[in-house]
Amino acid sequence: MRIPTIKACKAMEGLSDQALEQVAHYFQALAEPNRLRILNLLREREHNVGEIAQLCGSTTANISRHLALLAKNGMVVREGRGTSVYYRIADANIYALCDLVCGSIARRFEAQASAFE
Amino acid sequence: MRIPTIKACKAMEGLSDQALEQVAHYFQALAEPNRLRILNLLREREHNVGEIAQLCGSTTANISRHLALLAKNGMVVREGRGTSVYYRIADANIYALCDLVCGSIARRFEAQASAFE
DNA sequence: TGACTATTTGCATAATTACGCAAATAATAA
DNA sequence: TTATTATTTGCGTAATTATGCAAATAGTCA
Repeated sequence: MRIPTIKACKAMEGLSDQALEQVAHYFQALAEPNRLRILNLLREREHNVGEIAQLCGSTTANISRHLALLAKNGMVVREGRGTSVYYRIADANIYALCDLVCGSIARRFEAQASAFE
Repeated sequence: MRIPTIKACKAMEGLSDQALEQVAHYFQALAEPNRLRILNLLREREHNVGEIAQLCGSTTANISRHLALLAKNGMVVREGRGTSVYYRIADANIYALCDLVCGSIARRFEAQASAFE
């Protein structure tokens, strides 16, 4: 069993402009609160568009667009069943990403807080 | 020695709207090719604004703004020395993030490529 | 077939953002 | 002090994007 994070180390060095844009687009897909909410909802199980819209407090049209963008980046998978369309996580690595960010932000908060102690 | 990614697991669940926006802003800071280039340049050692601008093939004004945004998100640290301002990486975790993304994208490329074999 | 529901898409709008250019600021040296 | 260099910032512009609304599409059932 290989550890992916070690294998991927320094993977970003020497990337072409095109590859760099790909990475930027990937991050862009995660740079929106509603999309992060969607990914959080899909953590436990799949949901259809209407469910997600209701849980996010947004319209189905909006959520549909956000889901399309997430799917375009390979983060979620689309599957129509009956008249509904269900989405589920395609790459669990996303949560590792998000949690790394949460960790960084938490450390910043702690550092700022300790500055006032 | 502890493995940070395990400790941070599921850290994003149940975040407030405000925290979710913080995370979104963090990703937003990484969602720009020039800023990714800057972070790549700072991988090895610190640089001043003029150096970075030249290496990125951009103007100092532009790079200065990008650096300010990166600093605002705690990704780089600013230090004036002489008439120059040097920036260096503040949080090496960024590279883990970027490399995770590169790994995900690489896997997608491989999957797409194998579909045509 | 038509009726019904769920999802997607076209269009307009408001907000954000990257960039170029020029002016302002900061730090040093003469 | 003035001059010089490096960086930052104000302003305008073009491009991108999130959203609302309405229309179009897809799937199921009678």
